[in-house]
Amino acid sequence: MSDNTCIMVVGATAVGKTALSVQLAKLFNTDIISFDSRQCYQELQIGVSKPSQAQLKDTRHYFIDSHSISQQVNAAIFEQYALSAAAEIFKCHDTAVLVGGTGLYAQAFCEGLDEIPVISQSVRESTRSGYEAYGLHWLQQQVALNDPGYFNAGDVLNPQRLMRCLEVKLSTGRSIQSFQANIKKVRSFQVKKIGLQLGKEMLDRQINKRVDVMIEQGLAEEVRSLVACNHLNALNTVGYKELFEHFEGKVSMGEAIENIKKHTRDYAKRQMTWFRRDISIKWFSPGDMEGIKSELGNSK
RNA sequence: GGUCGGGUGGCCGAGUGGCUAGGCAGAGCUCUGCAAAAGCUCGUACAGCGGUUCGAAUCCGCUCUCGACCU
Repeated sequence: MSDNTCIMVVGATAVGKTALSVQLAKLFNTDIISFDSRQCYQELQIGVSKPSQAQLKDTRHYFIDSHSISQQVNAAIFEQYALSAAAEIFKCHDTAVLVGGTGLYAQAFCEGLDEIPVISQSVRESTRSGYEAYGLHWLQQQVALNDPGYFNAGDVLNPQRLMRCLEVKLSTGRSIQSFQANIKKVRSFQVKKIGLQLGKEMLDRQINKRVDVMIEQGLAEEVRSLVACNHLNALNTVGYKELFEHFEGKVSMGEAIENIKKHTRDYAKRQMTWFRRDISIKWFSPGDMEGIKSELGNSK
C-alpha cells in the first residue's frame, strides 16, 4: 500500500467544514475534493454555500462548479469522478483533502458501491411515471409481483427504494438484492476522517445566520431565475424548493425563509445521524486546530 | 367581597362518563446509483385534593389560579 492519505472532513452543514478544509489544504500544500451533492452544480450559487471566490482561486477544488443541473449526477458517478481526482492529486502530492456533507458520497468514495448495470432511461421513466400516476400502492404491487424477495424484506413504504428495486429488476431481470454483495472495496490510499461538531444551540444559530445572509445576498433572485428548472432533481434542494413554493404563491416570503431554516436544521440532524455511526471519525470542535493537527500528525 | 367564564403533554388545539384526536416544535433512527433525497419510530397530558361511579379529562364539592363583569 502506498503512503497516500486522504484527509476527509465531515460534519453537519454550517459547522465550518469549508474553512478547515482550506486550512488543511494549505498546511499540506495540496488540493481539495468536495463531496457535496449540490455544490458541484454551476447554476447553484448562493443557496449551497460554496467556498468563496478567493478560496477557489487559492486552492484547487474538484467537484465544485464541475457539473450542470441538467446533467445526471449520483453516488456512482461521484465515486468515479472523485477517484480519478484523487489519482490526479497523488501524482504530485501524498495527501489529498476531502470535504463535504453527503454521507453516501463519502461512503462511495471510501468503500465503493456494488456494480449494478446502468438502467435505461426508458425503464427509469416508466417506473417513475407509473408511481406518479398510480401511487404507492401500485408501486408496492409491482414490486411484490416482480421481486417478492425484496418486497418481503425491504422498505415497502419508501417509494424511492421501491422504484429503484423495480427499475433494476425490469432492466436486468435480476433482483437488486442479487447485486448487493456489500463488499468494501480496497483503496490504494488510507483515509483519516475528521468530524466537526458543535452544540445544537450553536449550530442552529449558525444555520439561521447563514440563511439570513443568503437572503441578503439575493438568494430569492437566484431562485427566481431557475423557476423553469424546478422539476430537476438538482433543484430539490433546501433553500430552493421553499422559494419555489413562495413564487408559486403557496407561502409568504417570511414563511419560505422560516421553512428554509427548519429544513436546514432537519438536514443537519440527518447528517449527524449518518456520521455518528462511523466509528472511524475523530470528532473535534471547529476551533480546535491544534487537536486536529496533532491527530493528523500522530497517526501518520 | 360577589357573579360568570376558563385552566388539557414544550406550544397550539379537539374532546362533555369507557373506543388513549390532530397539528406544530422536539427527539431517536434507516440508508448501495435522485441522498440538501426518500422513508420509519417516539408523547396516556388533562391545575390540586377529595367524592360519585364497575369506570372521570369529562359529573359533584372544596382549594389554587387566570380572565371578564358587578358592588
